[in-house]
This record gives sequence, C-alpha cells and structure tokens, in this order.
Amino acid sequence: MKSEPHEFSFDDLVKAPGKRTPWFGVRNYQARNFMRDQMQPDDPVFFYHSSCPEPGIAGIAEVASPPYPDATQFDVKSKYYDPAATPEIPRWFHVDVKMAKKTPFVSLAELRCHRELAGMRLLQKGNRLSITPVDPREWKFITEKLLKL
DNA sequence: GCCAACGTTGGC
DNA sequence: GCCAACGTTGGC
Repeated sequence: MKSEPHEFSFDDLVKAPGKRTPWFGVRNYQARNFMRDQMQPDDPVFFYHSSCPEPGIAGIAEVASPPYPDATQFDVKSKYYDPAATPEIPRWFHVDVKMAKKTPFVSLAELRCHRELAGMRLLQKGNRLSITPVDPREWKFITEKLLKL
C-alpha cells in the first residue's frame, strides 16, 4: 500500500493512536476493489513511500478491519468528498491498517535490482495503482532475503 | 518541472 | 459504445 510520506509516513502510523489508521482517500476503483474484495484482517502489507526523494518499502503493516465505507466521501469539507456517494449507497470502501513491524528501508532502486522481483506488480512500467497485490514468492524474497526477518 | 501511462468524463 | 480531452500518478 502506497502512501506519500509527507502526507502520512510509516512513522506517522507508528505514532497513531493504537498504531492504526483507516486507509481513507483511495479514489480508484481497482484499488478500492482490492481492499473491499481481496484483503482480509491480518493480511500482511508492505507500507510503501511514494512521491518522495527516496521511494521504497518503509515497514510492514497488517489489515486490521473488514472493509467498510470511507467516511471522507460524505464529508463536504474533505478533499476526498464525493457528491455521488450517499451513506445509503456508498461508493468508496477501505480497511483499517495497523503497524506490524518496523523494518530496514528497502528503496525502489534496490527492489529493481533483483530479478526475483522483476514481475512484481508494483514495479511494472506504467503502474499507478496505490494498492497492488504481492505474490507470496515476492513477499518471501523481500522479507527473507532483503529484510532478513 | 517533465512526461509516460493510465483512468475518467462527457459529447456524440 | 466510441474516443478526444483532460486530470492524475509518480519516478526521474
């Protein structure tokens, strides 16, 4: 899951109440569908910093709730307000995310160095999705070989 | 700031 | 349903 660290960094998650946060603000259908349809409580997540001087994996989090409507879609004051959404028929769903493990930083440049990760969706040319699935083999390689957990 | 690669919008 | 125009993402 990508986050811009000047908006919300992994350290912000560590400092958040309960070390958790709703993953609000996703306004892309594919990314929404991953949260709504694919993610389960306790699923592990790489917390990725994007749009910053050094993009990369900043830590490990986990899914901490079932999917539920993103409250910001109903909030006219929010930049994530969606006039087409109503509480009766919400459009945007998200999960809560909880800090799981502080890890060494793994930069995007490093991720790109390993042929084992060449197929990783996050690294594909043109990928802009803020949430992408991680193949179990890719998860294993990163956690065992790069993070040495 | 540039720009490739998408995704969304809206007229037809 | 098509597709041009426009907006966004995100690495560089």
